[in-house]
Amino acid sequence: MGTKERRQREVAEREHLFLGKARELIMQDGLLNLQMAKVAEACDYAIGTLYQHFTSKEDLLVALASDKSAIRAELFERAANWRAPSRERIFSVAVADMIFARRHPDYFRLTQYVTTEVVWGAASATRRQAALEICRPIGEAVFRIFHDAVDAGDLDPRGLSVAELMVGPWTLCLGMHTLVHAEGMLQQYQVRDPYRLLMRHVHNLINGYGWLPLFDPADDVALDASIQRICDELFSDLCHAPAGCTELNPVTLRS
Amino acid sequence: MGTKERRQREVAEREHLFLGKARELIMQDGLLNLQMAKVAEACDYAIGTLYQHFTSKEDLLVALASDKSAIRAELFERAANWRAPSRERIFSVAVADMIFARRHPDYFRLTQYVTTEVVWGAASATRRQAALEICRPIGEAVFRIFHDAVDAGDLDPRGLSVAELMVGPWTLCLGMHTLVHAEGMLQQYQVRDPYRLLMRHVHNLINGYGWLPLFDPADDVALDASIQRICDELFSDLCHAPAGCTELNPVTLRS
DNA sequence: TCGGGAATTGAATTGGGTTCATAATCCGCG
DNA sequence: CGCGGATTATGAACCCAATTCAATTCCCGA
Repeated sequence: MGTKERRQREVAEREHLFLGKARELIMQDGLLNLQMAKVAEACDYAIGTLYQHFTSKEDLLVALASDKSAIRAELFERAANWRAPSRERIFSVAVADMIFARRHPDYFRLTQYVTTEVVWGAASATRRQAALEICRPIGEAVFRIFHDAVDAGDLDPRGLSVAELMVGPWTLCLGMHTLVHAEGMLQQYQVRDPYRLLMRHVHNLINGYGWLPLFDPADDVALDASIQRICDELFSDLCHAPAGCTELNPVTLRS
Repeated sequence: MGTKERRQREVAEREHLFLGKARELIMQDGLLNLQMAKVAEACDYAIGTLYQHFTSKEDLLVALASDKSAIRAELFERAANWRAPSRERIFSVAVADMIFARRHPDYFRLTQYVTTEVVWGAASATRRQAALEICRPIGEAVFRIFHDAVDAGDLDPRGLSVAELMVGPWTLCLGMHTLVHAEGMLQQYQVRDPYRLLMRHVHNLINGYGWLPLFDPADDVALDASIQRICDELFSDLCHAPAGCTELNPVTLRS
């Protein structure tokens, strides 16, 4: 009986191995030059074995993206479960996304490629399903916060559904991630710190919603304090790197 | 002397032919199945000839996207050149983008693919340069409007540069285009009319900026009237299809 | 009409993703 | 412990479409 389970664990471990090496190879040679044969070779397995895990190269890439989506989802969950006023909770989601984007700068690049019709369509249906499943909690976390905000009277939906409301910040963040990865777009306009700018615009947008209490996005000190507080309370494991290793602190280092 | 020019015209015409057929083939078989040999064959040219125009398949795709970017730029120009209060001008840009997105539903799908590191990097440097050049007026049109708004006192930049300000609506639109093309994302949340929703959120955001005069995005009648007015004044050639052919009217038909 | 440079052609090459016949391994049973 | 069938691993061979380039054709000026 246990033999079947052991086997399953072995398969899962191997899948990890493949994904890890694939990620390494991508970092080394670029997404463009990823070769299935090299992944298999780097793991000391035959090509055929690799293909028992992933039905195609695209399938592997989708798996790679899903992997990281799970990490992202965990951060969003923390924000949604935070006991704090709704406005702070929703902002903490934005902060979570900023932290995630900085810690995993390749994620959105990969995701953009993977969600492309061409790649997405070449992955197996099972894999696609799994990818969506892994992302579900991300949307649900945000949904919950918006819902609570409406319930609490902090946010007047003014004729929109909760889902339609949350599309606003969603698209704002999504667009920024895309822009950040569009070669030379932001440099051209001398935008220095895109994610901090995103934080400001999130406040601008939800101020526009009339989400209470309003927050002045131009108040840099208050913005920093708010981000710092969220890092301390929710993401202290990610923001407070050991001394001499500050590069992950989203307040002191601005992308 | 004229013989060289004639030749150039012929080359340009052939390039058009190639791009047109490629577009046709993509519509027919999908981006996934586009084959260089089929493009050449459909145009009654040898494969080698096709490769004199486009150094690679990716190069052709970038050219295809640039082609449509020029159309988009033209719409943005109209908005920027409109003699109207700054707030109406900036909103007319959003309307332009909505109209464009509806008339060219495949554009953003293609663009998402093309701006992917993998594809972008496989196009020729010249082609990439040209693509950026074609997109420049898009950004500049928006920049001009923001600049005028600040000059006129309609918009207080509150410590941000004009470029940083314009990143807000930019990312909002970009994110929505991405979301619209993410298979099943919006349906899952029952968002019926994404681009109309985008119009509302643009107003929410720039209300958050304090861009005068403020506009109530919940006022559906006023929103419709405003969109209708912009269509009439700026895009009558695109919005007012002949009787019996209303599918392009952005007010009556909502995506 | 001729010569030579430019453009065109498409068969041949290339290269990497994918398959599948074969070999190895595993497992339960007598 | 050894056997037989099932399951899994292997990698050489296959396939397919992008790309190349040597041969050919075309074009123009002399």
